[in-house]
Amino acid sequence: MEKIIIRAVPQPTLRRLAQYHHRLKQLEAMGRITVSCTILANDLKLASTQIRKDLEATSLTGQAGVGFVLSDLVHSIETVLGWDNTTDAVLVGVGSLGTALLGYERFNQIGLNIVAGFEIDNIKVGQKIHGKVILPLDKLTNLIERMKIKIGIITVPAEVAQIVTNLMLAGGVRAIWNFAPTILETPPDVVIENVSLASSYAVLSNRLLEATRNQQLTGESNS
Amino acid sequence: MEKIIIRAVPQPTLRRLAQYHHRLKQLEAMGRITVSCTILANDLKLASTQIRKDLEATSLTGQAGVGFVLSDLVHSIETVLGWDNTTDAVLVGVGSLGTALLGYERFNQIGLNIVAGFEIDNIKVGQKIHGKVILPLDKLTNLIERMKIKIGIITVPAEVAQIVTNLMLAGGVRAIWNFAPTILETPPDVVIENVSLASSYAVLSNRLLEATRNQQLTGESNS
DNA sequence: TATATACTGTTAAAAATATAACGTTAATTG
DNA sequence: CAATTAACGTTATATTTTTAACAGTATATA
Repeated sequence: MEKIIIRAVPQPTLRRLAQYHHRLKQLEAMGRITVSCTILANDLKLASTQIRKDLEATSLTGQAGVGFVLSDLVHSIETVLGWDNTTDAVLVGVGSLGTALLGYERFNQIGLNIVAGFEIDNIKVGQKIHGKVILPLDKLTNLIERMKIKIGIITVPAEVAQIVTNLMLAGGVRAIWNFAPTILETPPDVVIENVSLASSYAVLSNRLLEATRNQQLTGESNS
Repeated sequence: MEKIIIRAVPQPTLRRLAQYHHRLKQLEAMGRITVSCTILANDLKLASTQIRKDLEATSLTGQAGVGFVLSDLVHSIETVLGWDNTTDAVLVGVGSLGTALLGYERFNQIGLNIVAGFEIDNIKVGQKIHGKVILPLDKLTNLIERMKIKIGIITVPAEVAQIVTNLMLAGGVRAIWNFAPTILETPPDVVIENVSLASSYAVLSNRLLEATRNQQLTGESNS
């Protein structure tokens, strides 16, 4: 009996697939029918070999001398990423970041639909922000359960992130997109994706420091 | 003559250093004096060996049997990340994301100071948002030059991101923190850090898909 | 004061990821 | 219609990153 090993798609590849998807949609809108890894590589400043490797994850196969059929490729990437069907999500914490996410239009294009925002702050409850209703926190668990919501987005301060997490888990959420700078306590089978602005800035800041240092050593030899 | 090779700190390490920094500040606030990799590892759900490796980047050395002096460690990490002195930055695009960033309080703690926001939309110009002045776009290049600003933050739609980039470069910006979903054309010595919500969501979404699939194969064996 | 424990730093091995090399196929052009 | 070019997939190699193994040092404890 043959053993088929389905290995997880590497995280870096997933991140790049999202990038490819975005660019491919643009090219599609520009009327292109096919696309080659070389072209994508140029557009995105990546190595074409890397793109080929990545596209292995979509069991799609391009045609030598031609490339890939654009629409097929878009669909295959969406299948891998789970973007082919719209997924509902709830968001908790309608501060400035939460508000920004509620209004982020690109979520449509990647199959994410935030059905409602939640807040403890009673002033915001009942309002509509970017067309989304804001509900009180005590309705969170119940709504998740009733609507079978699988994804929770956390944009509350770190201090209350765990409380919110627990409410989400009680409702049956299977994945949490966490924007709070804290490590959440969750069962092992729940998917967590942490987003940290500080981490991103750390890279920028360090690279800038290094670049400045190199420049001082090399170029600027003014007495 | 001895050759000292200073190699760049790996990007994953930089991202984790930011995490360590955050946690260490918390522990400091709680009154701790020293800290061991083991404790950090527990708190952050990482392997202690990894933390040790990462901390090599701070040329700091801990004491066997004790650990690291907390305040020293915080300082060393800040030195590596370039967070020991406050760096000024400008932000262009005061939409909902830009607004959120203008009000992000944690930037203080990591040495980032946004001196002003910029907008084309005249309605917003002149206002103060989260205490920051909003200036018209045509003052951007000049202000960067005058204040010797090194970092530009881009939170405009993808279509105008390149234009804004050019204005920033003209002023002498050395690093760009880009939140627009597009690849910016820049000289090779300018540091670019792209932030992509879609990429982050791609990971979450794919992992959720896989988890669901595994669960259906394993656990739920209902007829 | 010996012994156990909690740490570190370093070196080595393993795993993951990215890059290169190569043989092949389709379209284009002279 | 041959030759060139643009593209692919696959396999192999190199690099990066993570994990493990281990020897050594400080503190605490019996």
